[in-house]
Amino acid sequence: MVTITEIAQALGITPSTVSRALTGSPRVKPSTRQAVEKMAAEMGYQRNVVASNLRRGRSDIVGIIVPRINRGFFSSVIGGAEQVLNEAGLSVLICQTHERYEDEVRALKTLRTNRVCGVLLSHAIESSDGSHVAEILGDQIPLVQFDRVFSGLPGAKVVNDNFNGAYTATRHLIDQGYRHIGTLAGYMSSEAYVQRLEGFRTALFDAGMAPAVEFPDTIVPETGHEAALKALEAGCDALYSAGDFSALGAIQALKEQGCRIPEDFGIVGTANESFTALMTPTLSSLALKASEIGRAAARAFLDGAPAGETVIPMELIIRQSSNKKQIWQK
Amino acid sequence: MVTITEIAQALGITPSTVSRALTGSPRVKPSTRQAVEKMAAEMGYQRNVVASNLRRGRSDIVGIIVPRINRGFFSSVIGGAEQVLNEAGLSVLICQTHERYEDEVRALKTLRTNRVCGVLLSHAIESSDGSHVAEILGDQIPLVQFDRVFSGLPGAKVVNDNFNGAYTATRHLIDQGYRHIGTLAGYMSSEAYVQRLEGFRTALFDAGMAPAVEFPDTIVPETGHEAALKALEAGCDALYSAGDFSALGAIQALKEQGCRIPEDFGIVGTANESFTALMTPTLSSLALKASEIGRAAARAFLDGAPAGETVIPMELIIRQSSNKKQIWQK
DNA sequence: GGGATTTGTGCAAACGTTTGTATCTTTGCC
DNA sequence: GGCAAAGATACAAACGTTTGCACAAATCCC
Repeated sequence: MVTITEIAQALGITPSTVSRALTGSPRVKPSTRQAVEKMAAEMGYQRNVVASNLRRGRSDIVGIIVPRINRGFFSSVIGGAEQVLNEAGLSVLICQTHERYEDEVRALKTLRTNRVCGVLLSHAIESSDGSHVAEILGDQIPLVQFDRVFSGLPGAKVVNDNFNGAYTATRHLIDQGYRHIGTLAGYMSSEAYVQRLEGFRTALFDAGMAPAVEFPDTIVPETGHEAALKALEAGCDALYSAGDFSALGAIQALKEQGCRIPEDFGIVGTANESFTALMTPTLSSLALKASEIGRAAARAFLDGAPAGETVIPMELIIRQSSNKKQIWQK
Repeated sequence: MVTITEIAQALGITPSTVSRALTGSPRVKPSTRQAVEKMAAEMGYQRNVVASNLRRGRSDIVGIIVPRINRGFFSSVIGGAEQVLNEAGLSVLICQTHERYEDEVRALKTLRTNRVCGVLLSHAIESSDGSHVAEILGDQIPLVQFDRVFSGLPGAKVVNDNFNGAYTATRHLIDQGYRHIGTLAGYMSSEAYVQRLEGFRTALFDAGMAPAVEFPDTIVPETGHEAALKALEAGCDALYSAGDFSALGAIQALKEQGCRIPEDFGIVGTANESFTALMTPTLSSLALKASEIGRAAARAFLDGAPAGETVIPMELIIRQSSNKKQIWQK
């Protein structure tokens, strides 16, 4: 591999000047800069960022930690962040925690030992507080949290407007004429889900109604399936689900019970996973602006991760599963 | 950040000994090794891998380049590879190409400048040959290709058994009693799709039949939809689709035309995307063993990326869309 | 034209680790 | 006890950049 020293020798100058020329320092004569650039191109020079990082004490890599990359939401967040960071000349190192605390600790350590210049984090369900994050990252490495955030940690946070989103979704169910509305509430260890639950409750309260049933820790199809059966027994005619997967399980259960959707029973999910548009019936869902969150998180990092929350609105996508009044034909 | 030099000072020894103690060199007395380990733990030492990488001339990061991480297949491959690589003490740097040649070049350059110790690649559709890969990586950085491979490049390759998979899927359609079988063939610039087409043709040939229709470059729902209409006109009663998304579009078109599936028309997709099990009718699909491919690719890298192809069998998942004979009730 | 300023380069030290060689200490053996 | 061999540690030079400081050359100003 060709080094700046070799370029310097070829031109009869010193490595310092070559370095300055290539990093765009103003302290170098335009003519020598050109000569250096020409020679570098000719010799096929590629900066050794490892050496550069060592000397500068930091790298151009931003670490992103997510529970899983195969969730539509997270892969879209990553896509959005990647776009903004790449434009800023930074690369992205992605780690998965598989929702496990252990893996999260390992990911944080990996990023620290690789001296990433920042970390974008959405924590694992298993992690109930952020002490390990602060402990491992110290205050050397700027942290931006997104979606699932620990309020106790410093740094920027980018979150969905879970409260208002869930409020809107629940309000939509009320407007459609459903009267006994329950919820599949997701993990209560995550603030996002707690906020959705609050939004759900408040929407009902504001309409002079009360929650029919609430199923915490319901997030996968299996638990959704089970909860839906109980909801039916309890006389529910609609569910706001804080996740799409649990809503999927619920719909399967309801169909098995001969329920007509949306005539007999309405349901709205959350996240707008790709399958929601492909199901029968298609599933109304409270969409997360995933790319937008990723971009906002990346920008927050580029701005130095100032403390404070950026709240990204959510968008209710109305499809068949809650469209009792046939807002749109077909 | 604490360094080995500081540990050395604290113990009254030299950095060399500390380094050797921590890297497990045999040339160090057990008692000093213990002392070093204890002191390192006390002082909260974390090896600076940047410095280490510079000195050793390589890093412990493996780059993985995929078209998109939000495809179930690729994220599962990454998961499998990650698992094996993490066990070997390596980290993973993930890049997306969004199927674009430009982004692939950029990703390769990023990985090279970061001096990754290896690259696992599934190339973008836009890349029609691998010359840029060879040019950028040189022969310094071992390359393992998976799924979509350039046969002209050196190094290990891990591929699906596309030929036999497509053969089996097509044979299944024949066995179900369909007689005018066509195919949605995917991008002909990718060997994987070419092989599936070969398998499709051969299965028909072996059964004394001929392809009813062939639609190359059909891969998204829209083109699948369009192709299905033409297939109907041409008198087709079944399609083997080299992708699930085009099959999805085809099914929508067929339903719109009042076709009963699987009674009037059979269809098998490829990739076993998550939505295939959620559609109505559920879509039979030729599953890719994604995690297995990831693990095999990682192992191939760890073995030094020896030239040669590892072929991973595919598995036909029979669901409603091709189940004319009701192989399984319900 | 001479001193003061600006501009462009060179020098050399750092960043933290690894590693070949040299040096010192211990052990073993007759 | 003395010598050789092995065992343990120290020394110092890398790895390729960046950067403060020094220095030389060019420019400026009166």
